[in-house]
Amino acid sequence: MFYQTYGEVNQLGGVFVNGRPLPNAIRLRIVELAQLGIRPCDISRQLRVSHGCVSKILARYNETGSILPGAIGGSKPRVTTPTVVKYIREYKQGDPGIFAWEIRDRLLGDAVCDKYNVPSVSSISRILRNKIGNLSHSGHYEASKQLPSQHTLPYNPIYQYSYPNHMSSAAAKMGSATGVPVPGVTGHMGIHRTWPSAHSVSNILGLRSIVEQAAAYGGSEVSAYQTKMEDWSNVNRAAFSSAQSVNGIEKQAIDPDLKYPQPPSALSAASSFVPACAVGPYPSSNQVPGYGVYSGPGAGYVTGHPWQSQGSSLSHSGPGIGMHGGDIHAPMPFKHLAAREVADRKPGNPANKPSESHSNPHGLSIPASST
DNA sequence: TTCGTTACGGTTGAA
DNA sequence: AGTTCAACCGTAACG
Repeated sequence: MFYQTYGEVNQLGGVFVNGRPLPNAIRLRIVELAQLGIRPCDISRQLRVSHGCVSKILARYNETGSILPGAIGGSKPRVTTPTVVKYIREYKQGDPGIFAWEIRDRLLGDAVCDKYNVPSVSSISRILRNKIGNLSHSGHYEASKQLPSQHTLPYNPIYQYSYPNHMSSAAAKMGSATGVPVPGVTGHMGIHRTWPSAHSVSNILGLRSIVEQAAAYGGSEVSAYQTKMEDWSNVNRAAFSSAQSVNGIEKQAIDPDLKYPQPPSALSAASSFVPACAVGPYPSSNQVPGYGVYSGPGAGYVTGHPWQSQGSSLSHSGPGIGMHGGDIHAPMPFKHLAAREVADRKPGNPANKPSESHSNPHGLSIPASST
């Protein structure tokens, strides 16, 4: 149970837990470094994360503005919510001869559903058969009385997958109902699963700064890394509902990273590399310490791990690596502008004017000075 | 050399 | 309580 048996070592020497997301701190580092103009390949080497993973995280960040992993596990929210069933029932009652596809059209037409969550014809047929079939015989009264107390809120067009009460309560309980997780609590940051596209971006520009993300999970990050495995599931689940809309977008957060015990030093190291890293010195955290892959032998992953040593060379004089970072103002283009152009430019290249304090697209202040 | 893509083995959580 | 299923994960390898 308490064995620090978690984690495997990849080809780059980095520690990872198969099947589990990288720690948020590392995810954050990836994005930060990318915004500083460091090439993905260098980030990969420096952080010892496979380039595929770096690529994926950066791509997702570009797309969603979130560094957070997607929601793991769970099931796709059912489209045949009570409300939908109710409407179907009503349609059927109103027109017993109605076809499933007509019902489907009406669900769309009446904005009960949208194209993403409208039940399939077969689903409607099944509903008609299993849930409403009897009603066609047993009468309308049942329909009318059967759902009297049910919420008749129009089904949210986008899978809101609102977690019933515990969601909000949990979030409130954790003090993160506002979407600004309380440090030390559990800033669960995950892309709330929104089907069909968990990565759809609705408001990138309105994203909270990455700093907030960092702060949010930063607080949880360290603590998370020190969370005992046995607590992972509990924490993870409990926190699943917390920290909604961390990014200021519809995505809600989960906390995938609680499972990665990571010593604060990891963040410190990281912070040394990018001073403005929101994940500063962390309180020892509220988590059970000393567990996990990133703390044990994996401690090297963050402490002894070349983030420092390697990072230093990289950050200051890494060959071909423009550590000066560029002006990054656009929300997404860091990859294209910073990562590509900036990275390709040798330090000192006038074309890329370094600024003392970079304010990244997301408001992440990355002072290049204090490095 | 770099990086996007994908198979793979794994974890997770709702049903 | 245990299983199933479908989501996600990061790595490794390919091109």
